[in-house]
Amino acid sequence: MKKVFALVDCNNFYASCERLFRPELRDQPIVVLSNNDGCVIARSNEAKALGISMGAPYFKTKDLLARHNVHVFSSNYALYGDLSQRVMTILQQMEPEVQIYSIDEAFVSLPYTPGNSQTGYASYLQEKIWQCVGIPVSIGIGPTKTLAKLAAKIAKRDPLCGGAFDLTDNPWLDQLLAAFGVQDVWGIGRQAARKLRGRGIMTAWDLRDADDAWLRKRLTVTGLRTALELRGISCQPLDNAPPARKSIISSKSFGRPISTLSDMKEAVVTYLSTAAEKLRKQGSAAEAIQVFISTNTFNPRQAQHVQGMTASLPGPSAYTPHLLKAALHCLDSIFRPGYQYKKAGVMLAGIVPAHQQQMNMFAPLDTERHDLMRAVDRTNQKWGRQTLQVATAGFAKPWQMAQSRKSPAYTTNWSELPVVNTCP
DNA sequence: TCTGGGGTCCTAGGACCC
DNA sequence: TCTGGGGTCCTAGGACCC
Repeated sequence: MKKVFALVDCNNFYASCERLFRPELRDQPIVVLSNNDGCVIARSNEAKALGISMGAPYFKTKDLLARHNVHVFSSNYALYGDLSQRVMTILQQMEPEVQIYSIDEAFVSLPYTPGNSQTGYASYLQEKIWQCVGIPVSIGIGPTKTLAKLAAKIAKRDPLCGGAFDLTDNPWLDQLLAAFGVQDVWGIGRQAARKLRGRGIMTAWDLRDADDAWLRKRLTVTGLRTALELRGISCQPLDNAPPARKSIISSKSFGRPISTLSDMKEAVVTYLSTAAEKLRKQGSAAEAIQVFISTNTFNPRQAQHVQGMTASLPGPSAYTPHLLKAALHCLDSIFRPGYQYKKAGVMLAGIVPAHQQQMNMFAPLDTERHDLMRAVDRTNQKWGRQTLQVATAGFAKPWQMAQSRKSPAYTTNWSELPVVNTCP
């Protein structure tokens, strides 16, 4: 049976999450900040209307926000992650083929019925998610993922659509494509858009009909695929069982600069523990680990040091102390006293399934260690992050990121549940 | 004073082999 | 003096995404 793609996209997701437990903020402008309250990463429609731009540094836009009484939140990933999971669960209960694409988007495969728009069914999905989770979504439908993404933009932009739009068999397709600039097409970033415009390819409509050989040569196969998808030829199938991650990164800026090796060790060990937990969660082991540290590269008056180092493990491992040893070895080699470091990170690479590990005669068997790690992960899942941790991760962690305006973890922490006052 | 974090895919070019 | 051709594998870096 022929299928079409539906893209389900949560509207202003982080802002909608914050609003969910603060109904008095409905119709109020809201922004959500990145880690360390660095810059604006989500805006409610009201905040967008005020001209607050995406990615704007907080310190530069603070006055504007205050002037318009914008409600400002630090990012609360425990909340967003949990609500995202609830939305995805609804979709998976209703449809057999769902690809979770990001924290706030999913592709769903729907059966195609000629001459019949799918928007009615889309509205039903929307209603269901609103009713069960309380998050508003827009839905775009098309014969390819790229067209579904464009349809979702139309659904969001035009209030007359009621939040759902179908580009399949749409008689106005050419006109609609001509109304989008190439940079609005999924997969066309700044560089590609520049090249395209240089050749006079200005709109999605131009891109669809561009020369294949030229696209292949200048924008590689990915650019060619995008054009084919605009023609309705699907090049990106729905993937409802995404493979395990090939690399896992944990990195963060610090709340205040770090200048001593002992503080830096705490940070690296903390980040490594997070990455290792993710590694075990997907049932994998890593063969290599990379550690990188960096001063504040935005500050031109400061002495800069940016360096990374990769170490191979004797065999693939998911055992935190083994990974730790390699990570600290890297850190000892790259750390230089006398710099004000602002950021560090850990990347696990060479990821293989834990049960297919190549045996290594010099590496010990991991059964007991596996049990130990499982106990640690379960404890932390039940009682909260860092309930059990390696002592070198530190306790006070004065370098930890600043989040001065974080809302409670309403749905994932017993002590932060919302309180309902039943009598005055 | 203050500028996020975590991924994927693709290509070019070097190392190495026969 | 002259100095092949073809293949694989790996890595770094660019571009893009949310």
